[in-house]
Amino acid sequence: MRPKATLKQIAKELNVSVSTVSKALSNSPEISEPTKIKVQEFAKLKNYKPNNIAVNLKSKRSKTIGVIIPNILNPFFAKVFSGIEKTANERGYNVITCITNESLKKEIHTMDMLSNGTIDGFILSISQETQKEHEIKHFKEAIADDIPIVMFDRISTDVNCDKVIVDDFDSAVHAVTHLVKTGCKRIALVSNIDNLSVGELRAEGYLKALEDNNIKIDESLILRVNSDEEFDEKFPGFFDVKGKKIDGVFALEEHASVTAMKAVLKGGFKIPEDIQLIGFADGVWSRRLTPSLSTVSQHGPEIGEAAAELLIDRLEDKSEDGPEYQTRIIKTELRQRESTRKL
Amino acid sequence: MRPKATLKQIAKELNVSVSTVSKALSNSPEISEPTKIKVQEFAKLKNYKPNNIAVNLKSKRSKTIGVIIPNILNPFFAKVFSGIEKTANERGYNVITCITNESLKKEIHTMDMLSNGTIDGFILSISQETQKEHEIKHFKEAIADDIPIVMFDRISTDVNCDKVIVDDFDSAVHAVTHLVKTGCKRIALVSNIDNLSVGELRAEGYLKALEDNNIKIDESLILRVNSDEEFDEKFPGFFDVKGKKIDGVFALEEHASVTAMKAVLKGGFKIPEDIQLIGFADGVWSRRLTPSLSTVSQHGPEIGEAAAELLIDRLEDKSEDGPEYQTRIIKTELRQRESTRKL
DNA sequence: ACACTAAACGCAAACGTGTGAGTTAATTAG
DNA sequence: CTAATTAACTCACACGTTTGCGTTTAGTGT
Repeated sequence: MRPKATLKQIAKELNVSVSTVSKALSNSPEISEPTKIKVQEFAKLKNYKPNNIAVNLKSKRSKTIGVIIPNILNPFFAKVFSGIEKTANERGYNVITCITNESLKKEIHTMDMLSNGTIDGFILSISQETQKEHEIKHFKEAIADDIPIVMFDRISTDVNCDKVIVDDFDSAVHAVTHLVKTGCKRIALVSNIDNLSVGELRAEGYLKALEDNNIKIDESLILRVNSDEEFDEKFPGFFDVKGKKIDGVFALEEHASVTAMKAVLKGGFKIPEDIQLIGFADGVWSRRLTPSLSTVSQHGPEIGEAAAELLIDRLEDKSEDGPEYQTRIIKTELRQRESTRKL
Repeated sequence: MRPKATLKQIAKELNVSVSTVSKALSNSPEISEPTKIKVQEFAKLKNYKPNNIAVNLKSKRSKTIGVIIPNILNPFFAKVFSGIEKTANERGYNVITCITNESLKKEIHTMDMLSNGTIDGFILSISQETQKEHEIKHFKEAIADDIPIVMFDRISTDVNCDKVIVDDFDSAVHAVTHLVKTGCKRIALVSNIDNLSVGELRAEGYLKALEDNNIKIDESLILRVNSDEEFDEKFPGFFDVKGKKIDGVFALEEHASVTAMKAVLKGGFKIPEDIQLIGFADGVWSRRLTPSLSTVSQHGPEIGEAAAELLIDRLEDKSEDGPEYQTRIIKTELRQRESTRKL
C-alpha cells in the first residue's frame, strides 16, 4: 500500500511549504503559475485527496445528514429515503442512516451518538413507540444544540421545526368522497396504524367525508387497531360483508388494504361491482393485485426530496436564526385502478 | 443556543489544563479522584460530548462504513441493508449509504467521494452496468488505498476481497430437483436478470439439475433477458403453457415469479396440480399471493450481518495484512408454500 | 543608489482531541 | 537532611487542513 498522500508529504517531496501546496491546489492567486502546475500535477500523480475529516474539523461542518427511519422494509420509507439520498447527493451531502425499528430507545440513542459533529442535521420520521409515549425531549435537545431537524410523515406538532407531510386528512376526505360519489353508502374503515398521527388524521378525514355527505357514522363499520398482529386477530370477526352490508372499504395502510381485498375476494364478492376499495399503499402490491387496487399515492420520493431541500437550505443559510420553520405539504394522488368504479 | 462544550471551555472554567480534563474524562490514573469527580460532574452538567470529528482525526478512523446498494426499493437489498445497519450499530459503527440506481458512474463517483477518510471500508453489491461492462478498476483502487471492501450477492470474481454470497447455483439445483421429484417433466426457466452474476449462476443450476435427472434441455422452455421491461415484452410470446406442455416454472427473480404466476392463473391452470412454481423472492409478495408462492429464500438480513461482521473484523484486526480473504456462503431455504406439491 | 511595491512564498495559529514527556510539590527512604 | 520516589498535573506536539499575516526576493521608478 502506498502511503496516504497528504499535504505534508507533497510539500516535502517538492521542497515547498505545506501552505504553498494547499494554496496551489485551491488555485489561490498568491501562488505563481509554474508552481501551481507543478504541485497540481504532482498531487494528481500521487492521487491526493484532501482528508475529509480534517476539512470537516476546520470547517466545523461534516456535510453529512442523519436520517432516522422506523423501518426500511416499509416501501413508503424506502421511497422517501431514496428521495433524500438523491437530493442530498446532488447537493454534496452524505447520508448516515439509522433504523429505529419503531423503538424510542434506539431513536434517542441514535440521535445522541450522532449529535457530536458527526452530522449537521437530522431528517426523521418518529417511531411508533415515541408517538405513543409522546416523548419529545430528545428532539428539543437537538434543536437547542443547534442541530436542525426536518420531520416527515410521522411528525410531532409539539416540536418546532421544519416538516414535510402528506395532506392525510384531505386525502382521506377526497378518497372517501369518491367512494360516496360512485355509489357507496356503507363504507368500512380499516386501520392497523391507529396509534400514529397519520392514522388518526386519515380516520378523521373518513369521518369528515361521511359527515359532509350526510351519511350517518356507523361504529360497527370501523376497525381501528395499532399493529398488524392485532389487525389480523380482530379483522376476521369484524369483516362481515353480508351481515353489515358493506359496499366500500377505505384502508389506511398497505397491510390493511391487502387483507381486506383478499377477504372480499374470498367471500365471493365482485370488485368493484359489489364492493369498492381504496387504500393507502406505496409498494408494488397495488398494481400487481388482481384486481389492481385503487390507491392514495403519497409520492414518497418527493417527500424525501423536499425534506432534504428544506434541511440543506437551512444548513447553508448564513443568517443568524435562519428562516421561519415551515411545513411543506406534498399533494397525494388518487390512483384509480380496477378496485373502484369511474365517476 | 448554548456554546458547544469543548475541553478547552471546561478547562478554562475549572482553572485546569485541557489535558487534565481530557484525562479526567477518560478516567486516567494520572488524575486524582477529587478532580476527576469535579471534572466529570461539570462535563455532565455542560452536556459535554467529545467532538467526533476531532476524535476521528486523531485516531485516523471514522468508525463509519460505506454501503453501496443498487436499489433500496428492491426488498432483497432493503433486507440486507437492515442486517448491515443492525450489526454495524451493535459494534459501534455508523453507516453511510449510497444508492447507485444500477449506474457505474454513480458507483465510481460515490467510492471516490467517500475514499478520503470519510469511511473505513465498503460493503457493496455491484451495479448492473458495472457487471455488464466488467469494470473493476475502482474496486482495486480502493483496496490498494487500504480501504477494505466486502461484496455481497452481486460480486466480481476478479476482485480479491471478502465476499458474502448465497449458494445460487446449489439453490437452483435444489429447487429444480424438487420440481422434478414431485413430477415435473417440462420445467420453464424465466429470468429477467440474465446479465447479473447471480442470474447466470441460477440458470446454470437449473441446467445442471435437469442434466442430473436426465431431462433433455429444451431451449424453447427457457427465457433469459436482462430487464423487467424486456421481460414484459417477450414473456407473453414465450409463455405458451398448452403448446409447450409446461408443467413447472422456475423463476429467477420476484418480478418474473409474479408475472409467471399471474399468467398461469389467467390461463385457467391449477396450481400446483397442473403447474408448479418456485421463484426467487424476498418481498412480502410470495406469502400474500393466492396461492402463496414457494420460494427460495435468501435470508437477506443474515447476508448483511455477515458482511458487516467480516468488514469490521478486518478493520479491527491489528495485524499487518489481516486474515486471508474469505467468501462466506449463506444457505438458502426452500420455503414450500402452496405453489408446489409435497414430496 | 535608494526607497518603494508587488509577487511569491513560508510561518504559525486554529479546529478539538489524545498522549507521552516533562514539571512541580509532597512524601518517603537512607 | 539530602536524595530518591511518587502523585498530580501541565506542556507541547500530533492528526491534516485552511488562512491571515509576515517575510523574502526581485523589480520598478526617481
